[in-house]
Amino acid sequence: MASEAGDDGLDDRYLVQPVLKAMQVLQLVCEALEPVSLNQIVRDAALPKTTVFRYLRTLAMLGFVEHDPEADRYRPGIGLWRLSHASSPYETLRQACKPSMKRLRQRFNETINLGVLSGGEVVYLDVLESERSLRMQSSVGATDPLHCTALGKVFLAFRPPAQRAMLIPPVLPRLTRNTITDPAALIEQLDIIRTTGYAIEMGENEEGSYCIAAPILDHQGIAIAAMSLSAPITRFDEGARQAICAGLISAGGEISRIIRGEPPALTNEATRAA
Amino acid sequence: MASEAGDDGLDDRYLVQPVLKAMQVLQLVCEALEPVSLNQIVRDAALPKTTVFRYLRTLAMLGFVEHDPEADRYRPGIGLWRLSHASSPYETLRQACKPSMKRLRQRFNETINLGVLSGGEVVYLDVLESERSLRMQSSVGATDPLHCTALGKVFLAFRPPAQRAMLIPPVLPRLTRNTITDPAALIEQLDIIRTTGYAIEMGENEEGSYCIAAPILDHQGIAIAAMSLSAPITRFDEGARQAICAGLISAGGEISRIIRGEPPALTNEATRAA
DNA sequence: CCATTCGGTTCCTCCTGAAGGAACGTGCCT
DNA sequence: AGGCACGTTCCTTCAGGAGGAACCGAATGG
Repeated sequence: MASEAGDDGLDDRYLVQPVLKAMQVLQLVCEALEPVSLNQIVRDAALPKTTVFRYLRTLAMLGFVEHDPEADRYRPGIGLWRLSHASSPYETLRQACKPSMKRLRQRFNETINLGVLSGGEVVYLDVLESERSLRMQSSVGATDPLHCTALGKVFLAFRPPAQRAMLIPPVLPRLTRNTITDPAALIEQLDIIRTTGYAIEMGENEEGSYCIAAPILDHQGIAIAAMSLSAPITRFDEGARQAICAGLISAGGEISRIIRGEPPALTNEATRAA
Repeated sequence: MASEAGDDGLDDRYLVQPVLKAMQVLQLVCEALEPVSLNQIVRDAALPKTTVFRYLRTLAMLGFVEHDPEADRYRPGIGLWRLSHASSPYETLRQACKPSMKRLRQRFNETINLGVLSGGEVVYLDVLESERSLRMQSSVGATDPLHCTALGKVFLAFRPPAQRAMLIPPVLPRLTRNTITDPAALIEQLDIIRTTGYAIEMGENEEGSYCIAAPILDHQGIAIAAMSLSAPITRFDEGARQAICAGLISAGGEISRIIRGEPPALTNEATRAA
């Protein structure tokens, strides 16, 4: 297990350049809002034209990009989509959580998020937005730091101390006035979270918003995902908090059980309340 | 616009081997049902161990695979998932069609499919299975030929003749007794399909099943996607056919309008019937 | 307790084949 | 007509990808 610093091994020693560059090109094609031309990619990627040309051809043959012969534009192909759907645990998870998330949104009419931990960050797998005009919005695929989000705290809390330590950098960047920047204070909070079963964040990531999250646990009690509710801090209210926590925790528990292929659980919770 | 044969240019001249091989490795990781070890991939990919090792490291750095240090296993990472969700037209389309598809399934209690045309094949973007025990099932990401599926016929029918010609191979492989193997006969049928607005297939792809499909059209009247209903041929019934066709066509039209950002249309069709 | 094996990692050399400059053809705009 | 912009092709060079072989650590078994 190589590794050089405390983080996990990045080892630029064994990286294959062509693959790296080709993926950079693929990313540019995928992130563009509309089909792009060869030259646009050349500009953005800062790679020689010939090189980009070859990559695009290769990616096209693989079905990762599609080439529109009319306008000589490239756009994302189904190849990627198919790969990411082939046995992808993420799609499965998202599917599994959808019903609970819908129920939660309906019940509280606030934005419900589903996130996983990856690369030391929270990655949003799904977001169901509230229907109110003032609402929290983030987008699928976006990321946020661990230390200042409710989801992130859940991931840290429900994780073996060894791994947890690697995920908490010695200096926690301050995003708002409320951001916890002291690792010791954070770790202290994690113990509480593990006890109570939910995490809360009040304007620590973004001024004026709060977020409550509960874990989805695997059989070892490690959080493989988490669901959260986020809303403007002005709508925060102690009464609602109780209900929200209970709702998130029970939904999370429900899904945990499904994930582990366990008993479908008694049908007393996670009901289609209104 | 290179191209050599009548098909579209595959030009193995400009292909970058490392990218090809790395994607092969990625595919193996993604298609595996559970995390795989380095050696398993080496076996399956028939590539030298060192080479696979380097690719895995590179892919891991990009987040396309994830490396579990405990068991030294590789599994698909979120990188792929994120890319395929970044502005992917496919996810958007799938999202947009979901409600209509649900309504159709509920109304007819048969399997409803959503497909796009890609690489000269039908690719299934979504499948909602009927709840009956005897039902058609295919899976998201799978493919089928054009000439023997209702979806495929729709794609051919609603497409400029020039492109259509390129998509119909001179010899149509026979899959069942009913498969149309004469290109002329197929083309003849396409004219009817374009007139009536739906395509039907009776045991031409698989013995004992039928399928009815209607297009989702862009502003040029080209089918960018299509929805279909498939069921055992034993449940086919002329009365139902009428209703199914009408339902598919109106749902398709509805989505076409949404896609084009057009008026939300009068709310007389695609109602939540039961 | 040592021997053996197996999987992952590292090293090193060879030579492929990726890179990228430059030239070419084409269509569009001026 | 002339000139740009863009995609494609050609050709040369040498970086760096390939892969054999050796190394290491853990698990297995005698």
